[in-house]
Amino acid sequence: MAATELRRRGVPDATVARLPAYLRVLAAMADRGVRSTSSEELAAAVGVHSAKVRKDLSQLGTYGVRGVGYDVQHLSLEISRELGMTREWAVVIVGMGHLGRALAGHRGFFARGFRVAGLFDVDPAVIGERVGELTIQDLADLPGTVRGRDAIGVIATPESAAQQVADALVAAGVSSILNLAGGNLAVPDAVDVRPVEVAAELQILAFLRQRRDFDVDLERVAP
Amino acid sequence: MAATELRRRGVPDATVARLPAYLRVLAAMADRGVRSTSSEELAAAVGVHSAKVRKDLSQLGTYGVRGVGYDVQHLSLEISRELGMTREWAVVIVGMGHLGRALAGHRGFFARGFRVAGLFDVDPAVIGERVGELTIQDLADLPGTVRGRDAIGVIATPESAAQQVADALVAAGVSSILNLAGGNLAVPDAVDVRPVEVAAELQILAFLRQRRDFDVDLERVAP
DNA sequence: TAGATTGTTAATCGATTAACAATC
DNA sequence: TAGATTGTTAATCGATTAACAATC
Repeated sequence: MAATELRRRGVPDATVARLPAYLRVLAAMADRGVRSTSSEELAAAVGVHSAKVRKDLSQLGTYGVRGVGYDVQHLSLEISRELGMTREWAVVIVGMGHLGRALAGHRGFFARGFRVAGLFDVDPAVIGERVGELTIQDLADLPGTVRGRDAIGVIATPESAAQQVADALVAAGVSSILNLAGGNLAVPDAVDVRPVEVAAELQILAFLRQRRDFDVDLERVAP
Repeated sequence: MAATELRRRGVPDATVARLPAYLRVLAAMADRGVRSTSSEELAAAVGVHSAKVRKDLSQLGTYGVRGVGYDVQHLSLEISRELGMTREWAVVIVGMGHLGRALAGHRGFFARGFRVAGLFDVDPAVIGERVGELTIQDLADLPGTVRGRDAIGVIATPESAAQQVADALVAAGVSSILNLAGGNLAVPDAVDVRPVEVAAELQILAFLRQRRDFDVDLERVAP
């Protein structure tokens, strides 16, 4: 048992970051009725090399069979468990602008084992409004919704409000935060924050394009 | 000159990924009237260690002064240039659901040098609708909008439509794509795709939380 | 000058990749 | 058995970090 725990502890970050992609592809295969797959097939679907797939999967356990491949159902279940998808996670969304509403209605969340359990805002004009099956609540009511649950907070407010919302989430006992608002959040060590930076991604795309154009120009000058 | 080009070519991926964060912090400092800063200060604001800041910035050029620090304006300008923010990039958004509308109205884009130049959908019910200063166009009219411009395509459709939209973008000459729809896109080598995977980030948060809880349990059993 | 802070070097760490023995 | 494919090893590559000489 100790060995299992040490192994689990040690799944490399780069591997963890790829597990959702493997799980998505495996779920799609299962839907199509595919029973068995190989590292080569998974690699092609996810867009990496097969050695990486084998390395990654071997970090979790010995789920493949030499000469045969991987059982889609079994591997899917093991990755689900590893990612905590066998528990129920309550997702609370703070900020009910277009972005918050987009997330609230996102079918991919439910499909991947998350339940949107609360919608919050501070604007009296939207508090009380019904969005799908939920009613937008005052941010002050957050603690009542998250108490005693495995909750993940999603910040979908303007950047200027992000830190205050993060403070409120932490105070309510939320220790996993997805930050779509931009900016750096100050939170206690025990709290995980994952930023999603759309504007930064655009800048990275601009950088990459500019560099490519530049390299092409260089080739013209000195082929 | 050749040396400059070789250097530029060689900015490591990990550094490129952090440039937008440096630029954001520097812009905020400039707004507050701060003239000069240090690697230590930048590091604190971005949430990394100062050695990394110095290493990153030294990849771009020699913009600091030993014993003094960095000039906020100057460094800001250099990073802007490196990220291509001195050109104008036309952002076209495909998919005018809540997510697409959230992006269309995002003030952070404009602030960071991007111009939303086109909004597209295939649903006749929304084509022609005005959103901010633009009118939603038929996806078929994409080529007219992007012709002759540095364009970045943003896919904000459901996952099921993502590949078709990517094909349309590529056919129209767009070679930088931000994919918010999920899934893996097949595109030519000369096209850059950056995925933004909200659902995957939630799964990673769930994984990290589960591992932390598990480690705490372990400590209780064997302190 | 003395104090401060960069840019760079070297050491360390982690991730990727290729190759192949193990084994179904 | 012969062919296929994994799991693992070793080599390579890239990123991080600590330390400090250079220098304002």
